[in-house]
Amino acid sequence: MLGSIKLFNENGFVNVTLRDIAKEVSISTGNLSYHYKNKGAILQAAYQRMAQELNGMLGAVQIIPNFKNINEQVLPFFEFQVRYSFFYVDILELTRAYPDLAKTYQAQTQRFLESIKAMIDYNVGTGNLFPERIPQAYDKLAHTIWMMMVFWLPQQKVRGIVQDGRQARDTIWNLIGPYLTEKGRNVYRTAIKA
Amino acid sequence: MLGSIKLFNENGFVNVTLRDIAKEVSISTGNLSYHYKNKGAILQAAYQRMAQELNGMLGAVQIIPNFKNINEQVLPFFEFQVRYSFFYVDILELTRAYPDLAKTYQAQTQRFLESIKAMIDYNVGTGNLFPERIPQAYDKLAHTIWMMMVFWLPQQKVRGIVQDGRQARDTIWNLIGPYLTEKGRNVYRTAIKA
DNA sequence: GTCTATAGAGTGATAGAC
DNA sequence: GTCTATCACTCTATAGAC
Repeated sequence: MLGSIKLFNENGFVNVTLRDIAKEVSISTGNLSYHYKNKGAILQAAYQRMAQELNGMLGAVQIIPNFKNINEQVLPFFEFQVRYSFFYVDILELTRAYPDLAKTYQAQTQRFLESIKAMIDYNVGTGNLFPERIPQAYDKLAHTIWMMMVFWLPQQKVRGIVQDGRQARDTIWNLIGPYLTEKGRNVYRTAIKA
Repeated sequence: MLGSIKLFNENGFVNVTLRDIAKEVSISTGNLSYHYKNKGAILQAAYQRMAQELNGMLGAVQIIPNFKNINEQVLPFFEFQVRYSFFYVDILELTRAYPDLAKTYQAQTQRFLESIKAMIDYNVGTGNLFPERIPQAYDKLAHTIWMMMVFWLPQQKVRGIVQDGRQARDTIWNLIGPYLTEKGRNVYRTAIKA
């Protein structure tokens, strides 16, 4: 499984053959097919591994979504994204070819969006963010943040540049900046110092 | 050419065979191969058509990048994106398989980013946007806007939803909102009214 | 369970007649 | 220029021996 994820990350899902995977893990293709019904089953297993890890990360930050905890989970998320880059890079290709995967991921996405929105609401509650002034402004902000997180790696690959995860983090905080209260700015400053 | 773009949009580049294209435009595959050296050449031609159209749009708004002109070009851009959805949906796959295309598109991207930044600077100059208070805040904002524009269609496809281009436009304006001066808010209100 | 060998279905691209 | 026919190759998945 780790062998196939490695190859998917390096060459892209469609460019990895069953022969490649078998060779990588030092078994025959026949043997590989014995353990996984077809290529889709291998992908499914890789995705399950990934989804489990992601849920763990989301869960950790949801307990107390203050700036400090959020900030500490952002970098691990981008490292996670690199470890499963095959998915984020080929996400359109994969969801088109495997409708079941698409459905599962859509549900995952919904939870992700809602947890971002919950983090915003929590920090409005603590007085770190201004109450919503323009209707739906925070829904749009949550949507933007989600897009930045999910498509950060793709944009990097497309532009052919290598960026530190911290640049992603700073760009996202920059979106939140204008909504910080005086108290929020202080909390933010101490949160990112650590 | 339009026939191949249609098929690429519907099924994705990798899922369209030379036979499919030949059938779509009612010629033989042999004939198709006579006119285009290989599949990459067909893609190249499709991309050139697309790039030309995009440059026209960027040029139109660059002349006077006030809110009215920007706002009027945003919706056409998202319609353009639908017309060439094969590119935006398969962008990672395509740039990986065709390094020449990747290079060309990276230059295109650079121009796109710079023109967004120029629009921001222009509106700081007219007093519609506050001068930059936090260093690089506007570079990050430009980057975010670019990502929203380029990955809007992909995020729609991944989530399996259909959205109006106006939602994309509103989400982008929502990013700019916090930086509007009093004057800028008035200009914006009259600009979007038309 | 693991292997080798191969079936079976495609694909991109070319050869050669017209 | 346009066609038909086909080459050469690749891939997934299976059959059958061990």
